[in-house]
Amino acid sequence: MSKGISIGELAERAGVSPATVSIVLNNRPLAIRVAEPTRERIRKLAAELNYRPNHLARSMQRQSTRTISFICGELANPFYAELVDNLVALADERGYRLLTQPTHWNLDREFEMLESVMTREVDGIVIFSGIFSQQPERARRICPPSQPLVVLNDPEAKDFTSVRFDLLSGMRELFTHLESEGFRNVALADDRHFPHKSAAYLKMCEEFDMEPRIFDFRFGDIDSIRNCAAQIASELPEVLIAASDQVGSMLIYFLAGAGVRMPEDYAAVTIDGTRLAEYFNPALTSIRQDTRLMAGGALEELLRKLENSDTEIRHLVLPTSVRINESTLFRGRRKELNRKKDDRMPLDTKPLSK
Amino acid sequence: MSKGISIGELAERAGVSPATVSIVLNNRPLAIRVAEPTRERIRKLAAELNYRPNHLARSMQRQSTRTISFICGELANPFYAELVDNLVALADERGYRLLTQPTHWNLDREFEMLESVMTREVDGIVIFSGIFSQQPERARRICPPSQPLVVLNDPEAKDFTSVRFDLLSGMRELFTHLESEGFRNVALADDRHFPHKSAAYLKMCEEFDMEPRIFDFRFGDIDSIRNCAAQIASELPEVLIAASDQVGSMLIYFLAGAGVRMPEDYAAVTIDGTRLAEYFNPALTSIRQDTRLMAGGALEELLRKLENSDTEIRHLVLPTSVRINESTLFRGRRKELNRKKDDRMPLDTKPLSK
DNA sequence: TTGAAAGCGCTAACAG
DNA sequence: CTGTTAGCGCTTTCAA
Repeated sequence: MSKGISIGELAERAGVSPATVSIVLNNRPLAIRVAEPTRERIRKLAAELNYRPNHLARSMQRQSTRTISFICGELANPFYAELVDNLVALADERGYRLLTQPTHWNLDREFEMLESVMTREVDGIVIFSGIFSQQPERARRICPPSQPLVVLNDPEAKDFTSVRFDLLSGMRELFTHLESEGFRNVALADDRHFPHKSAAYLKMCEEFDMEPRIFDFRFGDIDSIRNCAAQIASELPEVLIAASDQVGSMLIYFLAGAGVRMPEDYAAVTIDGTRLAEYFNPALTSIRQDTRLMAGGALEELLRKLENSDTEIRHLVLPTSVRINESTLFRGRRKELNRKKDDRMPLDTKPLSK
Repeated sequence: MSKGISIGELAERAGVSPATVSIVLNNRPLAIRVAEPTRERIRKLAAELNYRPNHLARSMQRQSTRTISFICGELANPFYAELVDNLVALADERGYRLLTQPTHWNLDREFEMLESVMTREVDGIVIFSGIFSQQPERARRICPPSQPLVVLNDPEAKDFTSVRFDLLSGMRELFTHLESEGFRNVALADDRHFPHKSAAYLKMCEEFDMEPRIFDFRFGDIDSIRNCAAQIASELPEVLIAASDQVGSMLIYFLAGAGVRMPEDYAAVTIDGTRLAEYFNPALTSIRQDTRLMAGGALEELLRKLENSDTEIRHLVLPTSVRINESTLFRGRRKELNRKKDDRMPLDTKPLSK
């Protein structure tokens, strides 16, 4: 009992063969040809004995686990956490489970996780990583482009279907807003882990004829973020754009430690726009990268490969937009902002079906 | 190639039997008895053909998937996200993978996920849920106590090994701090989803001879949180303790909308003490529930069952403690707080091995 | 209306 | 030193 009962034992007790049990419990077309009393007896016995089909055996037979792997950096970053919640919800609707694999950006671990599709452990992979542009040959060797794989935010991975955000649109919208608020001195704090943030920023500086200033920090290194904050404090731009909600909140924290306060002394903007930004104090203006959109796009593409064995390689580009909040409004205008209820980010992602 | 190569095909090309290949590639003791040139030939061919053992077949044979399931509400709540990061890292050290299953607190879904251990999909389960105290009979039917299962934060689940936090210690420490700062009017905002938070609060109110006041909201219902904030604004306690970092940040947001500001108008404390609280503006005093401690305890207990088939039921109780931050310090003292670098929460959880 | 047999890919025990 | 065989639990095809 502790180890569960097999279909063979169940069949024996029901006085039929394993095949019959399988057909009945799975409601296969042939089930109609099994006598009603037999069906009833099997079902009743299965419930009584708490029979559960062995998922491994079943997956092996059908050559599919109906599981998708999601490989990303870490969940403590709310952007990834939100993305996972959405992927799980959407995958569930399509009958798939999600195996989430945080790697802490350890390259070896990212490659190791990539293997899971080759070992048939999962049917497909969604991966948020730069390994395809950083080490293309190793990636291709471990996992040929024919594999069902969708790469997020790495447009250099030309061999694989990818989904990414177009930061230019959001950045342009942001600059328009900032300019209308009278800001001209706009800086960016970026680790250049993904190059398109800096690129979009520089482009907009040019377009709006502003002087660019990028403060660098090393990704995942808290001391470098602290140093970055010190540098920012000494130059103090009017507006600081942070590469992510998470880094933004840290910079604001360290700047406060240096006696520089937000929004009194400078305005802050973050990229991502998760709840962290929305419910910050004061709420942060952000370039929103909609995780539901990204989850939907990634899953759609992956399932197209999986279920229609469609091998076409596509590159989806998702729009970004600005959410204006208190952090970039001048004091007088802050009180005016009376956001309507429906504009608020919902507390939950859409409830799961069932 | 696209579908991968099997051990049989590999064996055929190497001119040996599947068994020999298996023994060599897994470095089984018998491998020493296989001639060196044969071993070399097999290894070389395996690399060339990019052979990967089928994980399903292997798991089926060894009757173990070396995968653990973690069932929780949602990852967008940073407490759970942090917990997952820690569980993944620790499980990895022990050679296990983690299958994370957010349920959005949907009861049916929680039960459904519980089945995964019965289907042998995973070797064991760590679950953060109240179903064992809420619907004990259904839970027991679906998953008998003999199953390898660890329940988090549900001490009513007497039949199962559990791991929970002792909020009393942290709450007492908090009240001591608050009293020393001169606060006497301390309220709690709680959804009573887990009853021990209110219980600890009430106990301390009694011990410190303060008047208790609990503001209720409905879990996962943003409008009720908004209403709760309105109620808080009208009564405005000196100190507000929020049931979680996440709800705390939301209440602070809504209170700001009502013109009540933190820390000027009231002091805020949250329970959890994740990065969200640490890097809030201003940093929030919190009762820290250390997720690494919880992850370690849960995994330890689960692996004890799994690897030593030790069936003893234990109830682990973890201490909580207070992190004092700017949010509960009076203005004059705020500047004094010059936290030492090593006290800061690390940016990353411990890096993964490998 | 049901059962028998083969096979999914791998490993362990036993034979040669 | 290496091969054969059986079996993990399930599904499917074919035969009765």
